[in-house]
Amino acid sequence: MTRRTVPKSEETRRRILAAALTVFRERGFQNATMREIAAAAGVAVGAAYYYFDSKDALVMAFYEQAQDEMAPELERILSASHTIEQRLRGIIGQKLAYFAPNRALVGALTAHIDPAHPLSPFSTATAPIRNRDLAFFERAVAESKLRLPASILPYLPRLLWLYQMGLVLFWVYDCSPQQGRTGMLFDKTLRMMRMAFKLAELPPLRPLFRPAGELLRAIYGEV
Amino acid sequence: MTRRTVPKSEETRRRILAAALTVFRERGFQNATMREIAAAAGVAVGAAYYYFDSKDALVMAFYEQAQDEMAPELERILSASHTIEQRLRGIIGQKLAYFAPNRALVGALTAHIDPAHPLSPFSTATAPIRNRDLAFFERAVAESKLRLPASILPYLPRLLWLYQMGLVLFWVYDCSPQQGRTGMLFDKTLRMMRMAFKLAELPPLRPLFRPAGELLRAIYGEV
DNA sequence: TTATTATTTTGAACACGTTCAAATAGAATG
DNA sequence: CATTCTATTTGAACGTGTTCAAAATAATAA
Repeated sequence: MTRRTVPKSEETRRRILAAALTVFRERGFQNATMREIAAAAGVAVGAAYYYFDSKDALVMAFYEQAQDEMAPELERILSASHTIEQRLRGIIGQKLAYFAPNRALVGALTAHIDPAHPLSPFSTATAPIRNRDLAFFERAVAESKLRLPASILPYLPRLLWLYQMGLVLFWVYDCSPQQGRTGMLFDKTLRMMRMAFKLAELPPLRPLFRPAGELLRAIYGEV
Repeated sequence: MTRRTVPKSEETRRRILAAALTVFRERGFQNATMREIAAAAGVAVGAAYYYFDSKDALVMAFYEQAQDEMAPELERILSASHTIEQRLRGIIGQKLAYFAPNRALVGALTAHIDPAHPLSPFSTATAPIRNRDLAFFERAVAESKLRLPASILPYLPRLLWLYQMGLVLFWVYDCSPQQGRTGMLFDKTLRMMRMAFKLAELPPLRPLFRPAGELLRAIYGEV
């Protein structure tokens, strides 16, 4: 893992990460080599590996940094909005806006689906990062008055997190001008979600609740 | 790409593929090296690359072979069942059963999400393979009498294909004994699907149709 | 200060996927 | 048959991510 102790070395770490991001932006993640990155940071290759476990780890460090930098704005969004729709629009919109200049780089992050891979968004290694992200969805749900059966509501934050992941994935590979298709997808799915929440309060949808709850329990486990 | 001309070289190709699958099974896809594979096939590394573009291409060849071998059974399933539920259960169930001995290897196939990557299930390079797979879902839908609005029905085969992809992905990384959780997921989602199709015929769900149709058009494009 | 220990830095070396010029075998042609 | 052309096969070499023993530097103890 990354070792941070004295602020002295912290500066080197920062320099390497900054150099990496520059090279990634200029040449793309795949084309960028660790030798280039090290050279750009003015150190030997070994030094890069002293601070970062792997080339991918550099991208992960970028994401951690992003999380730190976005947190205040996400807080603001949470307190400024009150419906779940507004909040989702705000949170996810903010992330897309923040990552826009490094859209391709985010692709390197979402590239690993295997939960066994340390850099997968589903791995135990990334659990802290994921949970921090999840917490925003938990608050977005908790503090808005949603009427949903108890067998489903507890899973909602995780479902919304997954929704976000899917949307980001679509966005990363969306080659339409200005990623306009993602915009449409975002808009229309939010609208459908609002309708679904409304419909869920009507009797005809009741029969879906039980199997839906069971399904979620099967996927995520108890509680 | 792979060059097949005279039946003579076809045998070599087959031998290399067979050797690759053996080595993959014995040592895992990642740990297996092209040098090992070539040695196991009794040829030089270069020969392996003469017949296959890359290490991943070997896995793709395995999938193509699987598609060929499964086709008759899928045909049989289509003609033996008539409800969409039975057909999905049959088709997807058959695939899981077929791939079971090489479950880990399928992981190497589903590892690339990037549609630009030639081996991604979403790439243009794999379009023929994908379309062949899609055709079964098209027939499964067409020949069963489903009552769905015209704005949604055309997308159903693609949605079901995606459902299959998701299920297979879950299965690949399902470490529960005997992949029991996938079994539950499969069962419960099919049941929910049946209910959803039924509910879709009732008036209260109508308001979801229009936005749903628009959403699908936004994702997949016209028609 | 000097000696000792811990941290940081180096760059050659390794393993692997992949490439490619050259060698070989096979087919076609005269 | 010899010759030319094509298909196959070879294995050394390249570029890359990564490792690691050794060197350099900083921190601490004596």
